[in-house]
Amino acid sequence: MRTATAKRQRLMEAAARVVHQQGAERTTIADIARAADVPVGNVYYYYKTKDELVAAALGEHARQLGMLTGGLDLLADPRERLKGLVKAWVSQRDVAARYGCPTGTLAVELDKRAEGGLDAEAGRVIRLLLDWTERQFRELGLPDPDGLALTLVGAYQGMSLLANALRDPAVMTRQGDRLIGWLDSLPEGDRTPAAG
Amino acid sequence: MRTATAKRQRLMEAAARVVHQQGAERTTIADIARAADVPVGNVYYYYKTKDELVAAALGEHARQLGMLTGGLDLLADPRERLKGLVKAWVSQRDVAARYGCPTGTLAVELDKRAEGGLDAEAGRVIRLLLDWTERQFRELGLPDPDGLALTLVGAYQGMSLLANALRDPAVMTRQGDRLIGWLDSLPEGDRTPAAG
Amino acid sequence: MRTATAKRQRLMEAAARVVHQQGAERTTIADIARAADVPVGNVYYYYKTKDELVAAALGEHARQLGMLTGGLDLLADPRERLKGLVKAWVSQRDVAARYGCPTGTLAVELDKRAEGGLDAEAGRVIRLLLDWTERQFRELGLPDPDGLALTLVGAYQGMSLLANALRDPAVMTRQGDRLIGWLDSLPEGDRTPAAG
Amino acid sequence: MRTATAKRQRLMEAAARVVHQQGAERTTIADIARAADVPVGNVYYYYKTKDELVAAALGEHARQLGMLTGGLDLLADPRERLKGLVKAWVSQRDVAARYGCPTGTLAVELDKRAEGGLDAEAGRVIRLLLDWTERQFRELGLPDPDGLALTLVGAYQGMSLLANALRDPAVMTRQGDRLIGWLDSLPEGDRTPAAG
DNA sequence: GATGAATGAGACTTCATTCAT
DNA sequence: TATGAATGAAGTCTCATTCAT
Repeated sequence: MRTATAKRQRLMEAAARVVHQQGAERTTIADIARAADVPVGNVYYYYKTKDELVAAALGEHARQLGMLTGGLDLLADPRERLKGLVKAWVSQRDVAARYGCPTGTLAVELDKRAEGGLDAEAGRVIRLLLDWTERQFRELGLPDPDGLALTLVGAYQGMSLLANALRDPAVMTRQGDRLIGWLDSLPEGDRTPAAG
Repeated sequence: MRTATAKRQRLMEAAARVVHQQGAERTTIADIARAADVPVGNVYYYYKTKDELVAAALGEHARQLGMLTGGLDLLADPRERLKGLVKAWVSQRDVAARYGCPTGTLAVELDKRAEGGLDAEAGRVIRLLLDWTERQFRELGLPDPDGLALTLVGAYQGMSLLANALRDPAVMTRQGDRLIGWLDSLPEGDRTPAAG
Repeated sequence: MRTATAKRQRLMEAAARVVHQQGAERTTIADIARAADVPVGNVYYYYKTKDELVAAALGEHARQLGMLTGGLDLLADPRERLKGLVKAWVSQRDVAARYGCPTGTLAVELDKRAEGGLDAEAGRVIRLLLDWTERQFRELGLPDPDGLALTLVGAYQGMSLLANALRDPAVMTRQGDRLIGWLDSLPEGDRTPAAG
Repeated sequence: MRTATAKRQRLMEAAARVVHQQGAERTTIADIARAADVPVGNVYYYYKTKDELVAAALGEHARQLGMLTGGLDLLADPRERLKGLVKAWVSQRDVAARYGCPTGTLAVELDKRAEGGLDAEAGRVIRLLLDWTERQFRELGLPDPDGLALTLVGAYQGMSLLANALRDPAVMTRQGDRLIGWLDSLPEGDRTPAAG
């Protein structure tokens, strides 16, 4: 029991890591098996296809995202939560400059697929982030919270992509600062929760 | 000669198109050959490796970008040029929602590569766009023109990625409107060209 | 003990059924284990190799054949016994049209094998049927009883194969009627049992 | 052209031969490639899947059957044609005793498949033989010509299977003689061709 | 005896690249 | 130049069998 679950976990984490670094297409089952220290043939006991492993990698990223937002939820002020999110992004600047945003880059790859049902999976994880972000803007009482969420998350995806393409972590820092300033500049909205 | 050049051209265009739609890894030489109506064996006369074909696809995207900015340069007002750029992006909303930004998605794929020298190629094309954009902001006399360029191009990459991941062209429209508003809100800076 | 024997039995029956339906090569140990509701790892306690399981399936078919002929032996007239055999075949027409004769189709598959000793096993089961049939013809006092047995059993194998290949149970009915007619047309031979 | 066609031919013949000897499931692409003296990777240039190769093997058997019946058609008397068919079968007795009827055994294997569309293919080849046979009986003016065809072809499949299962070519000879006698015993029917 | 997990050989298939005309 | 054909190195996946509790 323990062992089985542990190995599944190891495989999932290894898949998340290696796929982030090499991309889904260039990553072989053998790569993941090696990274997880599991014999190749045994991988299929836990995940029946490579696609299932990629889905698991995506799930792992969703889990990590959940841990991040879960921690931020402890902050009282929604604005502080959003600023905390931006700071977390910036703290990952070196990884972003080398490999991009794990979910965003995976979305790019998977969206090219016509078949397999995996092509919409990454979108779902991104929507989790959008939804959480929108919730913060709504709590701030700002108008068009989902538009603001698109803007913030879009900015993150854009700066990650540029940092990656230019191989320059400073892009993350500079744009992160700008986003912090933007969040600070937003007015305090009407906090009265929408009736119904 | 003419024929040969024409075939090169056809292959380049086909590569740009097919690679944009399927991604570099999932695209086979045969796919491109078929799209260009060139026999498989003949491809190698024009491009010695698949990487060269991908580079050619990138070059084609750079060419198309050049045509776009070239057209915009005819406008007198830099602010109008930038707004024209945004409008051009939005006009491509359906393609973006399906396949993302050609250069951005290619950058994501190629940046995962450790070897081959192709990993930095996409960054160069993106820099062309950044440079042109920065030039407009500078001409407007605004401070930190390269930061502004990062912001504008980043926003484009971000909204393309989100539109693609969510399969929703409306993301392009909404964020495009926001960018137009932002550009309009920017103050008229000091137009005195930097002495240098 | 009881339990163990019961499991052996379940496995044998499951093997007979699944191998008949899917063929020996396409049937996996896991298929049989699932059909017998036995954990995969446990199968090997009862049958050391897959070949042993296939042999067991063959044994099960032999057992069922024995039950059939055993019942027919209760009939006083050998001719009636043979007609009963044919009727039993025809009653299985739907199964035959879908999967063929269990023993015959298994013989076809196993006979292709050069090694393992299993290649002659199916022949032995078929010989059981031939021997019983020959005995009936002999009891009828007919000349060349083993030739007649070959004819009858061959007709059965042939009509099963055709019914299966054409996916048409009517083949069994039509040819069954013909065989009944043939059996009825055979003269009453000299019943004096062969001395020695 | 010549080369390509020749290799396709070689592969088809090799597939027919090896699949007959080893069975479709136990035959690997490598086996066929080796038998045809073609590099494994090259096989796929001619046949996109293993199933296509098996279908080609079946086609080869159909072709050989066509050559046989084509030759027999030169005989004036339909009864002689049928007797010629039986004699041809008997002449193959050693192959039949070792590997069975090529088409019949392939039908047995393929009929176990639920998917792929190959499961009905062998039935089609067998029907070719049935149709030709039925035509002869009809020309003889006999009633129920398709029932007679089922009987004759069924007898062939049955005796091939028994000869194979018992590893005894004599089964072919004995049953062949019986069939010849049966054909000779059939009355000369009404030769008036059916109006219509 | 019972069982989930482990293992490794081997099968099918794809594809970038090269070759022979 | 042009082209169908050739080649071989991977990669994904399956499965009989074995192992460790």
